[in-house]
Amino acid sequence: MSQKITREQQKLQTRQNIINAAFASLDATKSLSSVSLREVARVAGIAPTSFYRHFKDIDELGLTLVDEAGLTLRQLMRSARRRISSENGAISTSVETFVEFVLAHNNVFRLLLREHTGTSADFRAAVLREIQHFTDELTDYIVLKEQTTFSLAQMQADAMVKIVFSAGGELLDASDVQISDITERTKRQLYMVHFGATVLVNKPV
Amino acid sequence: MSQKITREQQKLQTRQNIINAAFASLDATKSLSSVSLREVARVAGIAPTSFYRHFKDIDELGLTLVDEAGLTLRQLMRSARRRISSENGAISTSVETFVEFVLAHNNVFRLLLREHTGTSADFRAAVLREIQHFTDELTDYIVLKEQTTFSLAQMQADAMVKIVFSAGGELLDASDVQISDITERTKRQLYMVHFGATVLVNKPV
DNA sequence: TATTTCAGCGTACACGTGTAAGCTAAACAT
DNA sequence: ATGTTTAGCTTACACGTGTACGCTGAAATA
Repeated sequence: MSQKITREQQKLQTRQNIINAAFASLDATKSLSSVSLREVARVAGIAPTSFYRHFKDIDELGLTLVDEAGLTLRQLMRSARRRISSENGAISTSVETFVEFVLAHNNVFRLLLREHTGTSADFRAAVLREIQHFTDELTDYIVLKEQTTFSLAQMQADAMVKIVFSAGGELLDASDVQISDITERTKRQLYMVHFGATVLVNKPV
Repeated sequence: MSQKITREQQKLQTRQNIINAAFASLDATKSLSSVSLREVARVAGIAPTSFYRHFKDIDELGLTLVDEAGLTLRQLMRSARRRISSENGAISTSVETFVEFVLAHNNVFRLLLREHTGTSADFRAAVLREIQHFTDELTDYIVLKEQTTFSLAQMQADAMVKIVFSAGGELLDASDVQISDITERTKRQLYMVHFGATVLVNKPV
């Protein structure tokens, strides 16, 4: 009955346990740098020193977490793009998808937001890379769909991402009634940027 | 020759030394929660335990720092408003003033930005209060100067503040050549929001 | 079956932390 | 002049941290 488990599988399992333990430890009061090796090991159910069998550093674990968060974010972007239709416009669909993401994976988004302005230059760089992905793909989409220049599309995308990510931060502490307010406000702010960009195309400053 | 120094003055001086020491300790790698009482005391030139003669907690010191940062920010806002003229528009003047502020007081702005998404709910609330001031005064200005509704002015101000603060974060790690890029881009993004808001007034969604 | 590999463990160390307790000396009030 | 207040000090403690070292037992290999 008992499944045969190879040593390699067991190691992968333990590694995943460590990652899960780290994510579980990341509540509203903890940042990556304040997650201690010992605490992670405790939650993962291994001895502190065994941690080093899987990660060189606590920092290496942190970068792994940021990467996993970025992966989730990239999956979100794809699903959002798939959901855009004629009746539900790009802005509406994107914002709603993003809000769902933040609410469903608030630990993951909090990680990105916190380390974006955090104390580790490496973590900040890692997060910036993910945000850049986000912005780049949005830029491509705008260039494709709108009558605009590349640099204007870049500025538009950059502004939109800044607004959306900031709104995401507000969502983390928001009550239920605030959530729909934030969602609606964010949509309209993106409309502002969109319309404003259109004006700038025809009447460049 | 030597000035007579009262005990009360001396205490105030020491308190200021502590505050200065804390600000000096706040480089790119430290957050408020990672500033230790002992380190602050060391830099301030007092014994660790003497700290308690001036602050109940290390947290009380942190809140004091956020307040001081907010005060500086409020002063900035006033000076920016004073500088707005017919040849240099509100957006241009505001952005340039803000950039100067971030570059001149980068430790102060970093503090605000970092604690905005930090681990302490109290600090986050304190920073939010300051940002709210910023947004409120901008909203008032927009209502005063533009033909718009209050709620639309609110959304516009909120979007602008989000863009400007995010840009401020980029400035902290930016090289000299990037600084003017960011400044110019931010201005145009604010123009987008401004023009877009104008469109929304005339053609409400 | 005999040998090698290695994930995980227990022990131990030095370090920085917050803070409690009691003392000193100088500024103040009387 | 005398007594009180108090800013700052020294000493001491318990705690959590990262991590170096050597061991064990089981899986993998030959």
